[in-house]
Amino acid sequence: MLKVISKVKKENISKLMVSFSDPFRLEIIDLMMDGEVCVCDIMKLTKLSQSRISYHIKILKEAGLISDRQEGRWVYYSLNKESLFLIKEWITSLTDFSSNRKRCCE
Amino acid sequence: MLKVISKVKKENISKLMVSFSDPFRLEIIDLMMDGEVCVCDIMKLTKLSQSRISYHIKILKEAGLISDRQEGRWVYYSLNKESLFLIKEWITSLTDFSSNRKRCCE
DNA sequence: ATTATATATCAAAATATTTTGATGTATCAA
DNA sequence: TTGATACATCAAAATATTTTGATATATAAT
Repeated sequence: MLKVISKVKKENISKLMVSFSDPFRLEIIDLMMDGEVCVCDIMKLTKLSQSRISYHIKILKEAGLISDRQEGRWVYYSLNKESLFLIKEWITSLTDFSSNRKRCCE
Repeated sequence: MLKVISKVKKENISKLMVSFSDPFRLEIIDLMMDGEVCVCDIMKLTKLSQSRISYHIKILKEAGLISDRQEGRWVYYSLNKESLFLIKEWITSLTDFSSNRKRCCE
């Protein structure tokens, strides 16, 4: 349906956007801007419960927005540059839209 | 909370992201890339019901993503460049994140 | 004036997402 | 090998969003 992006990409974009649509996820994303974080870091910094954080992490991961790396008992999460570029590209295509005035219902 | 953007902007971003998080809204946004559309255009092109479209339009409008212009019985909606640039700016700031490795829980 | 059209709004129902608390699994330390 | 830690998963409850159908409002045409 979306003209500017392929159908495959559309689903990616949609999931990515959903992953951005929760304020707690935005906070978690923000924390990741300083580098990798583990769930325990997020717990300390946000005061959210462990399972609640795991739930949001899962959403972010399934959207492809973050990657994980296990080291012993810890799992480190970090932002995924490719996904961010995909979104940026999409937003850029949106900003190039036409500003035509139309007569309605033609 | 978010370091990269001011608190005022954070709420904007959050609302904008929510407005992007629904597949039907993405379709409506896509239609607006060719220029202004009215609800009746969207009805024809998407087969969504009128009140359903009005509902999604409202979400987009309250997020500041679209503007409206009335002309007689018709209301024309179009994308709001400023909002799109705000998002682009935010995404760009995200892509500049640090890739530091950390030791957990320090 | 009356009727038709375009859109908005509303309340209820349907559906989806999020939160919570409990339990499970893997790793490490003693 | 026992206990503690880090995290994941699950089902139920809580909450939020979306859809539907009905009604409202404003404009325009007859």
